[in-house]
Amino acid sequence: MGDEIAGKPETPRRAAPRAVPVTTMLDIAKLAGVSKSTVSRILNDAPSRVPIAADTRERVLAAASSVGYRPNPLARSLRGAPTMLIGAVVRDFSDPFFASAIEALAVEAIGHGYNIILGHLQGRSDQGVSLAAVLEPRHCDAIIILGDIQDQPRLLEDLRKSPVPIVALWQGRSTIEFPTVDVDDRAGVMASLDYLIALGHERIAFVSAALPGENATREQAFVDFMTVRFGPIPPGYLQRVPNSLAGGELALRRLLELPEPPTAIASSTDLAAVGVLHAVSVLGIRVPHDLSVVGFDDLVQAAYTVPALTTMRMPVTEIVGEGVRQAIELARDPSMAREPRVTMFEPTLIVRDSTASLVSRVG
Amino acid sequence: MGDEIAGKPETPRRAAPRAVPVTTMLDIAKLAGVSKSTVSRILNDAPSRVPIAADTRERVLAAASSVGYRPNPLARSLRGAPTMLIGAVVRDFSDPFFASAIEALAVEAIGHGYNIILGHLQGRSDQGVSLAAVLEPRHCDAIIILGDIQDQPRLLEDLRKSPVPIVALWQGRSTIEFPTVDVDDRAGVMASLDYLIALGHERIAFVSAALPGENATREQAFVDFMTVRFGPIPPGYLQRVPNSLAGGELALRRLLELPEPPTAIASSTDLAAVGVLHAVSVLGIRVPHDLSVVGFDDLVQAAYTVPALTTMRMPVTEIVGEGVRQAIELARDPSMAREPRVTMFEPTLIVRDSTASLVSRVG
DNA sequence: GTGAAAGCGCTAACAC
DNA sequence: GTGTTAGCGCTTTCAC
Repeated sequence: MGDEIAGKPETPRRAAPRAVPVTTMLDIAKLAGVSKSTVSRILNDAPSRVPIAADTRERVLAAASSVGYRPNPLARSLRGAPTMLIGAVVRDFSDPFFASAIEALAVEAIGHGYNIILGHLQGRSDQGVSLAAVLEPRHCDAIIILGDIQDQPRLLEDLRKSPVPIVALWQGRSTIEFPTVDVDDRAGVMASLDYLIALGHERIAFVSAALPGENATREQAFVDFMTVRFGPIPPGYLQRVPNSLAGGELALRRLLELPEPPTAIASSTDLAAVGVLHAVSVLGIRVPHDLSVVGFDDLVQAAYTVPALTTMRMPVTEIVGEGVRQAIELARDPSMAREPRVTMFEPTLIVRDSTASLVSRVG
Repeated sequence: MGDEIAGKPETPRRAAPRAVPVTTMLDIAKLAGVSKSTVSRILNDAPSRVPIAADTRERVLAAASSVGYRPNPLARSLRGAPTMLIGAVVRDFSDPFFASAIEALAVEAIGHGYNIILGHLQGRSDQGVSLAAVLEPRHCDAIIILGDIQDQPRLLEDLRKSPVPIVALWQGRSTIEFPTVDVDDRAGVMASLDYLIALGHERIAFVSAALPGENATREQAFVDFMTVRFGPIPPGYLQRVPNSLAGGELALRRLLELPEPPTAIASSTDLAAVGVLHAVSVLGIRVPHDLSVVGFDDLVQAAYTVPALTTMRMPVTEIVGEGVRQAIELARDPSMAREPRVTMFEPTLIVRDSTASLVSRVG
């Protein structure tokens, strides 16, 4: 496989002619009448072991700023300096949840002096996507994976043998092969069910919005919890649909066709829950009067649905912050880069207007 | 200013010890018993001017794939090869419109073999943000600006003298200094007003959602069009609010306090329009029966509001695609990199359920 | 047909 | 205190 060796086939090898000539250390050196090394030492504030004459420093700094010198990060990195770039492998931007995660990622990274390079699977579901097709690993000091990519064995294999440290976020119950930061999905689902039960609901259905990879923790939590509490899940009370607004809509239609429709719906994502709310209005059902709905994620728009959505808040900032922190730490000291471990954060219940007591509607 | 010269102060200069040793061309050369240059020629499919013995080629290719060789892009770029990286300067991710633009950008770029580096202003509104604080220009073959950044003179100045070509998207009526791709804002607003008027509306208000920069094209289009059509804008019929869900909510409340509230609202963004719809439900007004609402952008969620939002579809894919195309072209041949010009795309009206004929509610 | 050597811009031993 | 030199990994003359 030729392109495996020579890199992306379309990569041009020749430089475009620079419109603006760039100044190098040599220019400064000549200007100040010193050598490159002296310039380097001064501009990098070399360790005190190497003292510099005050007037030399002056001259060099003056020369540097007079030509507007900026060091070439490529040259530095070629010598082993970090690129200050973190790769983000994300499988689906169109999911607003991941869009907000990317936002948090960029903000967090810039706060640490890093930038994010976006690697996107662009919905490619063939098994053969390689890491290099998505992201140039050599550009990055570390790579952060957002979401589960178990269905991409090739990519996963490439990541395993990648020379740069990997940190994974939101892996659900996928096998943990890398340092991982996640939310406590089980606790979240149980909290939302607990809340619905406290409101008097027993006929609680679950909309399990399928993320592309294997990501069934939330669904399993529902099954486990409800089985213990009320016995076997009634037929149809577990709706598996695509994770989209349309998916939520579909789930609701199916649930309403049941002989005994639920009085409450918990959804594994806000996206599907918003779809449910939209479908509700079309079908003439009143939320929360006839039906309570709980989401999971707390998307920005969850506060602005009609009615505003009760949901589990995902600690996105905390998770992304921890992920970036770990990624940077491993980039600096890769000794523990391959130690699988999980750092967990807890979701919190946000009560809004899409849930109500079952009793109150009688009274 | 020392950090202006030496780069980001927190940039570590020492390399982290590589966990996995990386193979270079020299390794392959030794393995195949040839020189570096031969390896380079073979792996790069050197021009036919330099013929290579068939068996040498075999041996080298075998050696290369046996060690899983991948060329070091940093070394290539140091010699002038493109980095295959495009910088994206975006002022506000939290705006779902820009989030979707970023998505399109990443998909488009990867389709061309490029990756996107995210530079984010993270809401910094101080005037002093430099380009280097946001993005390392030397990493990029080109930079794409998303949205107006007129309020960042320092950044703008840095971009002007940046050695890499710049392409700007969605600049509204800001001064055009770079090749620019935009939507025809005036045509969009006029189309939505035309539509409302065709439905019989005359008392039409405008929610002007303030984007961070100067971006008043849509507002101006409303004023011009309505003034010609119906004379001066009634007091209060032009509501300037922040571009957020809360902004839309605020605008609606104010409009309803007017002695003669409008029968229709056009909004300069879907985000604000969704805020309007949310507020509507709380205030007990019926859309579209009592009030028609038109948005602008066609966010994904616009199809799932209650009721579904009539809006102007923004040709995001087309605009981003053209922007990336131009950026790559200029990266390859920067001769026209500083020629200001505008490429326009037309928005299209998407009729959904938030608008109705004024007459029909009488009948 | 292939190798040797220079050099992209930078940093770090090692001189002096 | 400062200059010289080597080398990061790669491409590209120029020799032979």
